[in-house]
Amino acid sequence: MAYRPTDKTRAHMAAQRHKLLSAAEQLVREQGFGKLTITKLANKSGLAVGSVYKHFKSKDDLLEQVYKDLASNNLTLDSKQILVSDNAKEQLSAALEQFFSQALMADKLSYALFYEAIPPAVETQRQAFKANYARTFSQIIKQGMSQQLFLTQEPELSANAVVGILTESLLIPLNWQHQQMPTFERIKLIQQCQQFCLRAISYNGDETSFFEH
Amino acid sequence: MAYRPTDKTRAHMAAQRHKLLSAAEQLVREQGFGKLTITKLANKSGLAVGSVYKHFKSKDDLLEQVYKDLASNNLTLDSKQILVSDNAKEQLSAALEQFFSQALMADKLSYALFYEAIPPAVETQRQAFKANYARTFSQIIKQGMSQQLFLTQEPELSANAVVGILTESLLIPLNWQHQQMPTFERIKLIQQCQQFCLRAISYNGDETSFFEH
DNA sequence: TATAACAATGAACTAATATTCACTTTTACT
DNA sequence: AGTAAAAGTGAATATTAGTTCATTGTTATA
Repeated sequence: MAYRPTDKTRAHMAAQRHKLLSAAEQLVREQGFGKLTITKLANKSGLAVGSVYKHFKSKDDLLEQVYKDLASNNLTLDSKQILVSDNAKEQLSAALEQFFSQALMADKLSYALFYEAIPPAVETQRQAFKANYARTFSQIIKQGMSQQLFLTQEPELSANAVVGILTESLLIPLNWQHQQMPTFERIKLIQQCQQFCLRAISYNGDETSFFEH
Repeated sequence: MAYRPTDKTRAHMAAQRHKLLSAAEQLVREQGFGKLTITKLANKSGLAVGSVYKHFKSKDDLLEQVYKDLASNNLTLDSKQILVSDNAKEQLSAALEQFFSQALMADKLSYALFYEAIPPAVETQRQAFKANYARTFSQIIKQGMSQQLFLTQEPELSANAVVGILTESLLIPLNWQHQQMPTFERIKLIQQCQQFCLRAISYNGDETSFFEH
């Protein structure tokens, strides 16, 4: 007998894998999924092309993992920040606020995660990513209904609708081509989104619109 | 002198081009944009590989044209069918009805036009396609506001939001994997979408939800 | 019918990358 | 040290289409 994997070697393997993932994430942030090649990844990570395949069985496998990591570390609603209030309306507003705040912080990345053309295997991750948002919204809506704050509605459909609204609205600031949307424009956009959603979901919708009339 | 293009030859060229486009559209309906290759297209159309390039300067150029044609011939709101009523609420309902009716009639095609990964050049067409829907909704919303039927709101944002709602809601029936969603489920989905949108956009939203309470 | 211009063809060419693999280096254990 | 097992390497391989182009076929005029 001779060689056996030990804690040290396993730690080393994990570190190598981490180098790859972290280099890949950087590349995706810079240029999106489409322009990531194994050669570029090898260069950036400092490992050899062949080594990539010691850690991932294919490029798609790697991209899947990269998508998951990027999504969960950068664009995921934090329920702690939502549950600061137990009023479902405020929870919904907080969730949207959080969404835009995260999404606009790294617009290249948001574009990649939400809109960029990706291989089918990764598309599955995108669906899970969106479904995750929908789950949060669905919970808030159910709570709001039980609090008599929200109208009787199908929570799943409304949750999906909110995801659709966000997905489509986010395109507006992201298309502010290579410039940043002015802060006051952003604030207006977020407020309008919140109002639109609240009108669709809650009793009285957004109250302020009644005073205006 | 010798050869000059005439009506006959021009008609022939047009016919050849039509063969290509129509074969391409069939392929996209069957397998989506991603699986269309020039060789398959040549086989299906009966022309030679090289001939494709007499009519389109590149594959992307062809796909762009195919996308445009498929979109405008299969998934475009017909304003005549919307303007049967001059009540903006009814117009909005009619538009959504029309959207789902068209989109569910050919689900593979809808999937390709709305969701499938496509080259950037074609993505531009998709944006125009969506913007076209948004334009229609925006008009309806403006009219509804001037009729005092709709709340004061930013028409462009609301229109985009509606597009997002439709885009995301359509995924539900399309994911009814290779089976058709039962008719009653479809009807419910469409109604719920309409109600959601009306609540967000109009005074009183969907009146029926008030009686329920 | 000769011919100039164009259309049609499809085998060959290209290009871009994912993946492999023979070889080297490192590790862990006797 | 000796060695078995695994990790690391990167040039070579494989694959997959998109695109080209030399050749052949067709059309319209003189």
